[in-house]
Amino acid sequence: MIDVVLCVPSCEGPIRKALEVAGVSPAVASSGRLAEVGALEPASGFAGAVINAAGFPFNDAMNLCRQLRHRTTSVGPIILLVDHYQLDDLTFREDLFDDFVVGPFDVSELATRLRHRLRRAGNESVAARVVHGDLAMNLETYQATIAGRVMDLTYMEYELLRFLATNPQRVFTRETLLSRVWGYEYYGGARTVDVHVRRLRAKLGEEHAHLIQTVRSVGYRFGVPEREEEG
Amino acid sequence: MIDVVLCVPSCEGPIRKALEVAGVSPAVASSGRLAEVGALEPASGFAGAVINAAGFPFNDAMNLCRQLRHRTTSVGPIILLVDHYQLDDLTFREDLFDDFVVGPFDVSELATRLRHRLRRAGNESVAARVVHGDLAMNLETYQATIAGRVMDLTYMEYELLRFLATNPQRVFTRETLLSRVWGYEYYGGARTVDVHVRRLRAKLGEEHAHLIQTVRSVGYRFGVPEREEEG
DNA sequence: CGTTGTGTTAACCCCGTGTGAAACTCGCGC
DNA sequence: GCGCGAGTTTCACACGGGGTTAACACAACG
Repeated sequence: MIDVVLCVPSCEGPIRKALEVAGVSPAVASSGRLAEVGALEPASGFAGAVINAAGFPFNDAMNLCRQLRHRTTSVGPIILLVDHYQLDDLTFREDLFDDFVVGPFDVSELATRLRHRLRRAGNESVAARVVHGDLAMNLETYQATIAGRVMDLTYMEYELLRFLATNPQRVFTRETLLSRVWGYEYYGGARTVDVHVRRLRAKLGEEHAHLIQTVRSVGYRFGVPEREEEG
Repeated sequence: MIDVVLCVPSCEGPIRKALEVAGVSPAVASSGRLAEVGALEPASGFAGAVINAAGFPFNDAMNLCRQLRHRTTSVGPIILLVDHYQLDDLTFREDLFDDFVVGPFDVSELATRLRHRLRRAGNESVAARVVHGDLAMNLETYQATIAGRVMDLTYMEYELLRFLATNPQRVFTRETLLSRVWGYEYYGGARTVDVHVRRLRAKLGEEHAHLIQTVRSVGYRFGVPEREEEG
């Protein structure tokens, strides 16, 4: 499950990018009303909040922080985005937020602060992932799960599945797969790919084996088969 | 009485200015040696520490942080000053510092962060222990116990286990471990890691040896291969 | 000088990987 | 339907590289 971070009032440019880098996904509340926030909240709650105090009236931002802090369910760390001239306004409001970034917002700094506060809040699961349907691959733990079940993949199996899953629906020839997954200067038989696909299908289980489809005389493709639209 | 903040390795320009604005006085330790730090310490202890990681070898800065955290008397919040290119190096070291500022250092931002952390210092305590399943590590006494039994770990063993245990489930390559645990400029064979892992596993005992898992052709990981998710 | 901690070297071993061949399936023409 | 060939799946096996392990070298420290 990917952690969801509340974003107010928007999530664009470097902010979105930083969330990606930090391995969390945004839930955007444009108004910042508590009702809107509540509607966006996933069952597991928010992992944190990024509030762009430079993006709407400063007092509204402060009020939102206060309200978030008073909620029964925690939102995790609150990170404030402010302009330089707003720095003084933060004094005596230290309890309302956990960290802040001064604009213009730098992607790496924002991402680092996000990670820092999330991990310090005891959140271990901040990690880059590839998720596609029932398949989830955690790139930092090298663990892959299908429908919640852990698959015990070997190195090459993992790399192949990761490549396919990060490019769903696209068909790759065996030669392409060999060069992209195994390496450019790799020189080996094309049957190698077949065998690895077979092993992957076996570990995916009968139910999910079809996630890797054979495209006859072309190659392989990852994803659920797109049904031709009828009509 | 004015709070004293430890400054390493110097306190000039915007840094001094920011301390003034924040209303604290500096104690400058130019070398960053623990002995020097101790000599500077007032009876009431330090209120916090500002460490300019851009001002001396990064690894020394990290070691200093670690040592400060291990002291029996608290130093309060640790604020790191870093260059932009050092941001990535902060990852996986979230427990060693409480906040950071990216150069070029801005007086108001630095002052605001100082105030913020000093004021929040009371309610946010750094976990002095790492606990994971049967493993418990006391960061102050350098003692580690597994299932209640005290393990007699050497320095490197302790540091390696601590690093792995504070980042459970995550896979680290030998190179990463060498740079993060041993140090940046460390240049040694990758087998070194293997051997230390082996010694750790031996001391963990047969029953718990599996806490450090080998991920073939990738590296090592700490934790039980539990299924993730669930939240 | 023993002791203890740390890093290196090299032998050993095992598992992941690639390969060839057999079995099988699909598409096509008759 | 039948036969055929190209393409794919499946299997068993050999090899090599990566991991484990023990023994050694060496520095630090008393």
